[in-house]
Amino acid sequence: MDRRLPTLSDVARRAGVSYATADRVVNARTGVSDRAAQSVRQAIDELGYVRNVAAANLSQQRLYRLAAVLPAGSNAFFRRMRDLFGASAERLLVDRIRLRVEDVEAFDPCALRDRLDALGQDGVDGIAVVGSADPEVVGTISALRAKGVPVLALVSDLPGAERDAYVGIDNTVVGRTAGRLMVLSHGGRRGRILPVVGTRTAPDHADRLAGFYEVIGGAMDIAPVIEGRDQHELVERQVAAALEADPAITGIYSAGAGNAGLIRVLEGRTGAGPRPIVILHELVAHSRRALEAGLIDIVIDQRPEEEVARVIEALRLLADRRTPAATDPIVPTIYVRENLPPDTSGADPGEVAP
Amino acid sequence: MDRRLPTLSDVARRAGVSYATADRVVNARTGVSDRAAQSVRQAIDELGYVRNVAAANLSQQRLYRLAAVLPAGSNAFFRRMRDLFGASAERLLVDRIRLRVEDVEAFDPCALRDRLDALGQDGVDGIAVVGSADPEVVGTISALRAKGVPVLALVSDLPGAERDAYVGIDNTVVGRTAGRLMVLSHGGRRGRILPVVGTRTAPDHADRLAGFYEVIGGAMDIAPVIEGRDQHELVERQVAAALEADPAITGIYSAGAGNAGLIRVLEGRTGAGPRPIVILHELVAHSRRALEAGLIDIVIDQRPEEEVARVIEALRLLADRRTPAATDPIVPTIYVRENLPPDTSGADPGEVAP
DNA sequence: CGGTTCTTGATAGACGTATGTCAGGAATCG
DNA sequence: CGATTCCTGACATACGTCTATCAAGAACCG
Repeated sequence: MDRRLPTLSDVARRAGVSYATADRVVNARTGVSDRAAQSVRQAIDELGYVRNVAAANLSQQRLYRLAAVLPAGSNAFFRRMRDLFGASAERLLVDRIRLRVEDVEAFDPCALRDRLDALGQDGVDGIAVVGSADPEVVGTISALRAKGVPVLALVSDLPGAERDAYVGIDNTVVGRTAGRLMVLSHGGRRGRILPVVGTRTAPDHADRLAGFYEVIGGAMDIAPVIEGRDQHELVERQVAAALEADPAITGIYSAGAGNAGLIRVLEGRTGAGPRPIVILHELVAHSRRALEAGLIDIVIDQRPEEEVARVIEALRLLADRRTPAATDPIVPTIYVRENLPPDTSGADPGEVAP
Repeated sequence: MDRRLPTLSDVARRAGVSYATADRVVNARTGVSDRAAQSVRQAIDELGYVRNVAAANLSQQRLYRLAAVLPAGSNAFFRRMRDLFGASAERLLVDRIRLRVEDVEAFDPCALRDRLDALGQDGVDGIAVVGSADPEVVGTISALRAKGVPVLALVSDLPGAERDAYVGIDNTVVGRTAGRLMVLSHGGRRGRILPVVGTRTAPDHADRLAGFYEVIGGAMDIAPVIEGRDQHELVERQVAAALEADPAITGIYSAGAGNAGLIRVLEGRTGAGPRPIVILHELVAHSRRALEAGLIDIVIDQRPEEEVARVIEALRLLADRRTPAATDPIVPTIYVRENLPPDTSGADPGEVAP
């Protein structure tokens, strides 16, 4: 088993041309006759030549300057994602990838716009940002892309074709999956479901709910939707009231955040007869604990580890003006208490009650 | 934002020593005073120096020669895995990784031993192999590792500490997960479950079954276990007979392969009253079709894509005498009909009926 | 035919690291 | 004090690719 791979010099020798000519062919430079180009290409095939990217990057002093912009705040899911990005950043330096992770006040389009502008000024080779439909943001992103900076939508997609790639889950699929699991968990019986979302106008929550309804269709009754604004106190109060008022509820589907509040309600009701089937999103400290404690049944997780890995992969490819390979959406993972991964979260307290 | 990262020369300059001395420190060579070593290390910290692996590999003409040995035969899961390895091999060449994928007759320890020996002779930097407890195989693997060739267990673990790493799922966890989903799907009602395995003596099937029992515990009755030897005809005949003889069966858990036979039985029974809840393993062509057709409910998949990626990552690290980073087991994915990934299998016919 | 354009080869320096050799100086030992 | 060992610096070469420059020859045009 030979110890070395063919180099471009080998190719040139085999093609009967000089290194310079072979180089002109592989780097698509002008000034090569068809005949010469042809024989170089043939030699490449015959030898199975593959460019040594390490050498190429070395000679060009390539340094990938990437940035990820995440919404700041207490949301446990984004905190987790931030940690994952941070942990990646170190390891990436080995591969000449410098990743900056930046926080921007959530729901503040102007702050986000300013931050993106600053990144554009600073010189970056690619940006990942959580999608938002605000015109300020969309406009800035268009401008960045026009300047040649690739922009990737993360977790939540950007409207239209205003991004080079999207890394995240398909929220309609996620909602459908939740619906199927809810139907399965009712063992063929009719039930009454309480849906909980952040706001019905948020596109991701709306998609999840739509997918959910699609599947539970005629098989379930649906209680009035609770809008908890992703705030645990609000969720807690409203869910408690709803369960009080409507004892026929057999299932809860929470499509948004603020689930620490939901879990507190469930904690308070242990012993009060059979509890409803509960399905919610994102494996974070509090949802994990609730699953382990048997307070809830299923957590659908969008696998931020995989998302982070894909983001970096895609940004690097985009920075090289290549097209990202894997463009199909992330397949979310379904957790029950038995298949929880080993706990690596450390001391993340989750969404803390005030 | 500066365009370049500090080099070892920068470190040497800052530490007030020569490049040679700095090099002696980072490459742990002898002949450096503590004082000098200390100041180099400090300069490294201050500058945030990270060795340029591309340049290092280039200077050493590093070529990773890896091999994966898979059981040949008609098993759809391993066919899928083989394809995934093959597809990776091409892309890996770019990173100076040459991956050979080899088939060896399944259940033939001598053939496997010979193949492993040959690979050892041929000179490889790392081998991934599907674990087996046969003494011939275990002995050869010990010998390889003694020679300094890292060996990684794939899908099925190796006994004792006879491998450098294991990439695969925890089968007990998988069985427990199946149990939980079976209980959930019965909506709190008692049921009667038909378990199907290849053989009860295969460690992975035994683990799955044990985990399954652990969770369904007292909540379910259990029909006599069917041993289908992973052959679809055998499975088909026995499952058909069992369902005929025992109309009270409300769930089927198939822990092994040969599920094309199981699916054919279910196809034949459409319309014959409510069908049992069916949970089985590995998303391949036939299980996918059955899920889409509503013949089965849940497929638990061990994510061979992720396994392949992890194998390569781990082998590379082992070849560099580094310790693999992610050693926690693969988290299997749970599929229902609603969250199936886009079909990329091409024309794989699955386990074809004779 | 003279001039222009196109094609090709030769060559050299750079990227950052690994690895070697050699020589000079300091410290240590007998 | 002389001999030995230890530490250090100075160079040199190689890895494969990119990029640039220069010159020579071929092919073409008017």
